[in-house]
Parts: sequence; structure tokens; C-alpha cells
Amino acid sequence: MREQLLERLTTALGELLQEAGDTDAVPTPVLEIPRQADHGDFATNVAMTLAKRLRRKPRDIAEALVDRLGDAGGLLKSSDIAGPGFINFRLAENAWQNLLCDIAEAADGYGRSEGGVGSKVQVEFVSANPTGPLSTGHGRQAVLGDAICRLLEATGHEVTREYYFNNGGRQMRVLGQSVKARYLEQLGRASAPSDAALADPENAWEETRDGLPVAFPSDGYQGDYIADIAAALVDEFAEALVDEDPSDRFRERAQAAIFEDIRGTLDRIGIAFDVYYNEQSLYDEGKLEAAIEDLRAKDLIFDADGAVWLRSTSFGLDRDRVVIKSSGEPTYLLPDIAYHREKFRRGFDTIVDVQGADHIEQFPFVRTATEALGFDGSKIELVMHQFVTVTSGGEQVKQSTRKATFITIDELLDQIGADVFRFFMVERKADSHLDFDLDLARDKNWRKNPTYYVQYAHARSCGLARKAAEAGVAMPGPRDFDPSQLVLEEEIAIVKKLAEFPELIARAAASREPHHIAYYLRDVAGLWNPYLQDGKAHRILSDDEALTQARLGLSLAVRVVLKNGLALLGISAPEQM
RNA sequence: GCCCCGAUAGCUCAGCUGGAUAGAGCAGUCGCCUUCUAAGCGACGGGUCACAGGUUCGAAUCCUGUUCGGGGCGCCA
Repeated sequence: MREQLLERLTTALGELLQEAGDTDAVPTPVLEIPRQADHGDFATNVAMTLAKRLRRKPRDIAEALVDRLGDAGGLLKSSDIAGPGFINFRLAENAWQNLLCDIAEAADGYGRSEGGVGSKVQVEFVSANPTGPLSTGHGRQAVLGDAICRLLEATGHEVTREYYFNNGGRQMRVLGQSVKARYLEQLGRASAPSDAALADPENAWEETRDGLPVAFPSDGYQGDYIADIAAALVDEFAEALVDEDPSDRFRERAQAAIFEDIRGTLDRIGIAFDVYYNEQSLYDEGKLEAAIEDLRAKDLIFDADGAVWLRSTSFGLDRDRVVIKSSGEPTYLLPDIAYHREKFRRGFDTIVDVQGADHIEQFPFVRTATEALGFDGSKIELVMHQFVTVTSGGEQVKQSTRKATFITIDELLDQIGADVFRFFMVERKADSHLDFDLDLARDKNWRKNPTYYVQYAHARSCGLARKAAEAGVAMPGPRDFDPSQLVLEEEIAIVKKLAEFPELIARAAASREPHHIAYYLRDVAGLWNPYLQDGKAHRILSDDEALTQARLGLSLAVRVVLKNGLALLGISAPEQM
């Protein structure tokens, strides 16, 4: 709808410029939906922006444009010049009405576009190491990342969802030690540390307790899931693992169990990754050495203090960074650079990294290092999201992975379900903090929940079809109703809202901001629910056959948009609630 | 000390990349509703867009500075 008008407007603009002897490029006018409804359906400020270039008064330019545009081939009902030089357009009603049939016909395809066809995008998200259950922060990232993928798919991109994880290194050693300690404790061969020690390992840590050694590491993982894994090992092996190295079966079993748990959680939210990329493979396949060699060839590597450094100051960053410790072990940075080098080598056109605010510091080093290696760093995008805080009883719940005082996604899902979880997590802009109200989440009485409000709008739309069937009225096909019957202000308002959908998706996809979809769906439901409710002003099922068919056609179009919109967020569109 | 985010109604947050009179949900007050589905509908009240400058026809939006809040600044990941 808007595109058609934009095309006409651009043409008229081009003619106007040519007439004035201006042969420079014709700018694309900004065409927006005014806040004030009485300013029309669309407005443009193009006359004002061209005032200087044409050395004419904005209002004169506007007038010339309006003359030239005419009714834009029947599209326009009126064009008014207002204020300092805005042009306000009002579209002919049948232009809106006819759109309903198009929407109904396009069905699942409505809103999709082809702008991204031929573009391979990799989206990396979650990427939690297998040391414990996913937390709410991971949950936000999972939902955000997946919604971005869905938006990209809806705009034609070829998307790879990727999860990068590390199952080696110090973290995992500590994990193995933690499990082994619990194992020994359960066999009566070790003592658990005191609460005081766990609360303050620096000062209160004991080597022995109650005549037994304390095996638990002072920086160990304290969650109950560790004890559960240990208990399983006691059941299976009894005392056979007492002398086993913590990094062998203890670590491996823990990793397997935790990964299974993570995958189960992701599955419950409806997220499936295409690739689980193991950092270890970078070591095994010599990718770290390859990256180092490439960097060294560019003189970006130097040795100092027994360690190997990245000369990041040479590309303008504030300090150099260690990439290989004096112990010979790489830091996190090196595999990360090597990983991104691989991403480019795998042929992605765009690389989207979804990360929490705590990882932001790393990003400039990775980007500039890959640029130094000859890749186009601007193809790597960072989508950063702020933390999730959970409030309960008016107080913030303290969260710590190590102490396992965090709220897991599974716990939330048990109480509120995947749909509500997704809606809450994606509703806010990524770089705003997300305040998850646990009390509201736990409240079984979801009277004001926007998730249900939107789903309900869809279900009612479907209910209408059932009701019609009971009355012996058949639902019209996409082209089998006369949309010009729909002349009520509220009906036209709904159509106008539905018309925004395709461009909204394109914009949300381009900016990687799925929260726009959530807000939009609330708007649509906020128009549709009241319309449906007000059975006195306008019955949908009435004695007027043509009108009934038209209104059922409207319900079809609404249903299409709600369903497609919910799908973009990974939320179900129930036909009944 | 430096870097990144945020600051908009009592609360939680949008604000289409610089437009016209500032938006929603919740909470509050007042009405309506035995309904084409039940968590529904309408109205009202509520604002110095943190503060101070600047850029221009025009700023919640862009720039600079300040204040407050969150995160980060390791041979941790």
C-alpha cells in the first residue's frame, strides 16, 4: 500500500526535479504514518527537505508535487498541504478494502518478503558452556536470537542457528572436581564444606572437617544438579571411581548430563540449533595455529613475559591482549578469533552474534582482529542484550551461577509455559534491562497478560468460524466476499493496521528488533477484541448476507496477521482457549 | 580513571532512525457488559521526555558536558 504510493511520489518528484533542471539523484521521500489520525494515512516532509536544494518555499514545492501526483491512479482520496510544508495523503477507501482479499489469499505468506534471498546469515546465540542449567539471562538470549532468525527467514534469508560451546579448560576441570567431591561425600569419604566456607571461601575454607578431607573446590559449582549427577555415578559405579581423575568420567558425565538438560530446556521453548560448534574442534583441526600464523604474518603477534600477545593497540584499541598464556594454554580470545575466521571461511554473508552485556568488551577485539586478517568486519554484527533481573515480592532475586541461586528457565516454564515465557522475554528492546516480575509470572490469574490477549484475539477469530458453521453460514474464500461492505471507521482502522505488517517485518528484521512485532500484535488485538466485543454496534453474523460475508472476510485477514505475527515470535496461535 | 547500555505517566515499557497536540499495558477513579468465548468495553486523572547547553525551519530522538542506575575494564570464560 505504502510502496505503491511511494513509487508514485518518487516518480512525481523526479519529474519535478528534472523540470527544475536538477539532474542529481532523486531522493527517496520519507513516507510515514502520522501520529495524529486527522493528518491522514501517510505524510511526507519531502517538500521541506528539498526547500534548500530547489531554492523554493516548502509549501510551493508541496503544491507542485500534489498537482503532479493527482489521485495517483485512483489510489488517493485527497492530498493536503499542512503546517510548514507537510503533505498529508488520504487513501481511497477501496484501496484499503481490497487489501483484505490480498491478505486472506496470501495467508501464511502475508508479511513475508524476498529482500534477503541469496543471503546466508549465521546467528550465534545462547552458547552457554555446559556447567549448569540455563538461566533467565540465557533464556532471554535464546528467545531473542530465535526471533531474529525467524524474522530473517521471513525476509528471505538463509539462516543457520549456531550454538558455540567450550567443554574444555578450567571451568570444566572445576566442574569435574565438583562432581567428584559430591561423589566422595556421598560415599562418606569426604566432608562437605561448611556454609560459612561456601559463603566466604577466601577466609573460611577448611582443608578437613569432622575428621574427613574437604574435597569440594573452593570455586566449585554448588548447585543441586551436581549432587544429582554424583548420585547417579554412585548408583552405577559404587566405589569404583574413588581414584579416578576428576577430569575423566566425572567431567564427561557431568557435561553430558548438563548438555542433555540444556537441550531439553531449549526444546521446551521450541528452539533447535542447526549447528552445535565445539570450541575443541578448533584445537583439533589446527585452527588456532592457523589463526596465529595469519596474525603473525601481519605482525600482530608478539611475545612478552612468557606469553603470546595480540598487538591490538596497533588497530586503535586501548590495550594489547594475551592470546596464549605462559602456561601454553590459549585464552578465550584466541579461539574466538579463530572461530570468527572460520565463520567467514564458511561463506556467511552476515554474521550475527547475540551476546549478553557482560561479553561486550570482547567484541571489538574479535572484530578488529578478523578485519586484520583480511575479512570484512562490518559483516559481523553484535546484538547485545542487557541483563534480566527477576523481582519477587518487590525485591530483586540475587542470581549467581556458581552458587546456583539463579532461577532456571525450566522452573519458569513449569509455571508459565513456553508461550508466555517467550512473549515476556522478547517484548522489551534488547538493550533495555528486562525486569521479569516473578509474582506476575506465578500468578495463575492471567487476566491482563498480553500473551493471552493476543492469543485470545486469534482464538475468537477462529471461534467466529465455528459459530458461523453452527448457523449454517460458510466461511468465504479469500476472494468470495465484497470488502467494500466494510465502511465503519473501526473496520477501516483494522485494515490500516493490518496493512502495516509487511513493512514492520522488514524493519524489525533489518534492525534485529523483534520487540516491534510484540507491540504490533498488541495493537492488532487491541483493535480486534473491542470490535468483536461490541456486538451491539455491529454484529458480524447478521441477516445481511453480504455484510456477514465481508466481516467474516475481515476476521480471516485478522487471523492471518495474528497467526503469522505470533509465529515470528515462536508463540502458538491456538484456535481455542 | 576508562569503555558500553539505560533514564519518557505511580509501575513496566514503546516511540517507525529529525516531524505536527507525547503513546500503550498495568495500577487508580467512574461507568457499561447474563457477549459472535471466559482474562471484556468505554471514559477520566496522570508528563519540565534526568539536568544544562548546542546543531536547524523543527529535538524525547543527533552532538557536548553533568547527575543517577546497570554491566565491563584478568595470563577467567
